[in-house]
Amino acid sequence: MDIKSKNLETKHNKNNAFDNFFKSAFTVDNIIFGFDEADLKVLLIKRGEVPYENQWALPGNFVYQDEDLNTAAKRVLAELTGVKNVHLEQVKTFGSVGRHPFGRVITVAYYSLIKISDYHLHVSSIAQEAAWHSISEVKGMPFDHDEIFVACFNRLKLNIKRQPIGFELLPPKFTLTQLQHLYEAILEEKLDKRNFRKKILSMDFLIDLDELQEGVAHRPAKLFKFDKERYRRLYEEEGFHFDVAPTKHKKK
Amino acid sequence: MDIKSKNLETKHNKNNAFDNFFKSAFTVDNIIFGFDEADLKVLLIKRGEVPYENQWALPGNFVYQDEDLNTAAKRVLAELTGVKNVHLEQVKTFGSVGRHPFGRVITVAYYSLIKISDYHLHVSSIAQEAAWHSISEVKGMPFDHDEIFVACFNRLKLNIKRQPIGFELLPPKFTLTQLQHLYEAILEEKLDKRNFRKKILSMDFLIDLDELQEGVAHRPAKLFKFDKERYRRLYEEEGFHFDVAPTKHKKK
DNA sequence: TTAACAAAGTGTAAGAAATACACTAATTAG
DNA sequence: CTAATTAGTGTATTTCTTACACTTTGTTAA
Repeated sequence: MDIKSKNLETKHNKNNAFDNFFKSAFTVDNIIFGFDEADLKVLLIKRGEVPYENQWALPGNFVYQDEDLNTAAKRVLAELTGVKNVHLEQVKTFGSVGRHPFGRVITVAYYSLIKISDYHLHVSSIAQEAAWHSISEVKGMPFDHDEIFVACFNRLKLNIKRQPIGFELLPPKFTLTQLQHLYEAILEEKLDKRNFRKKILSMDFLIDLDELQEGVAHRPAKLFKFDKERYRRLYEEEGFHFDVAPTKHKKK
Repeated sequence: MDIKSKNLETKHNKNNAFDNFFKSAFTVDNIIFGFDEADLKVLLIKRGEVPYENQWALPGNFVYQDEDLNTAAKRVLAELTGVKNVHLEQVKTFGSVGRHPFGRVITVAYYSLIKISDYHLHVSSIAQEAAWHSISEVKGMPFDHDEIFVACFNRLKLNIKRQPIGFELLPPKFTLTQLQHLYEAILEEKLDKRNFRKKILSMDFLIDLDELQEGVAHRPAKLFKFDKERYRRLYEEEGFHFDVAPTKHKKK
């Protein structure tokens, strides 16, 4: 079974591979997750360009020729949202031939997490508008953006169980209930309050600030913060496993 | 903090994004894992082209302009090794500006698993040679291939704990010891024999064939096969968790 | 001032899973 | 028939996960 692909030989039997330029648009798309007490949100822009002008889509942009992928993702994110220094993870590359109606576009999808309250949204010239959308409303985006979203959301669901990334979405001081709601929003499952608390506290990287929530019309909750240093010391080597079963209450 | 990036506007304020071609080479690289009773191996080719002519490197190749990424990865794999219909997973895209001395090359890394004994290696014109290398010997590859290898190997380590992919590396009939050695090779940890067997058998997707190993100079082991159907029925929804602690024997 | 409301906070028993650990059984080779 | 080699097996202990409901603390409004 010897290899005799003409294509292969045509493409490769040259000393300089750069005789063959791959002409296409190369982009990054970002899924930017935010959280606002109750709902997990995604930052979308209203496109100001064809194709799909006026539709809500993922904020993405071209990669420059002399720019690393991660740099491009960070730059695009910063340009479109003003957000810098965030956790940014490459998830998957989408390159189907037909994914863009104007030609071949290959895009590397990244996701990041930001505190909604830390940033004001700024609209760049390529977009008409930028806004947070509840994750339940993001179906029907142009291109294969729905698929990209699902891939990134699934990655987030995986990562939340091994890495302390949830705290990126909350204010520096937060209550355990806020944290639980965040986990529930990401995992799309209700969790048992006592089990959640037992587990998360047993990990020993939350610090009880001995402060109370203010301005709520009920018993105020204690505030906690995430101790990055302690996390590193305890889990840098091994990682952790956050596994709390979804509630199955009321099965009598 | 309004967005005023010149670059952004230059690149984007045109109705057709394809005024801007991204000129670069676009490739896929494959990490092909194999296993031969004792060692986990990776399939490398000896490059027949500059740069790095004569060095062992990952088998990779150009993506055609009208070809999906997955298709390209499968084609390249088939062309270079004759292997078809394998589990193929996209791992990560590498696109550092300086990763190829001749210019910008962006590569999507895939890994796959094959049974070494099922395939004979065939050398294509772009390579001088193709051969299996023990994973301990693959350091020092050209480009950023070491980094690509590590990324794929880590992904494999993750996946082996959630998916029944190990069986792709073994003959259809195998012994539990072979399977354990495979897990140990991938995880780079010794496992306790009894715990390993208890766990893997409790998953209930191995079928005892009531046959014995032949041609060994010791007590022959029973042969098992993997039951894909049963696996699907039991785990399709939820996935599984294979977690067997590494042996910590002799801590007296 | 007090009653109604809302969410915070808390403990335990039962079951499941993970771990540590060492000897006997079956076969071949010499 | 003995030595060598690997296969095969069970249990007690510990750790983790799960299920589950009432009391506490504060605010608001009558």
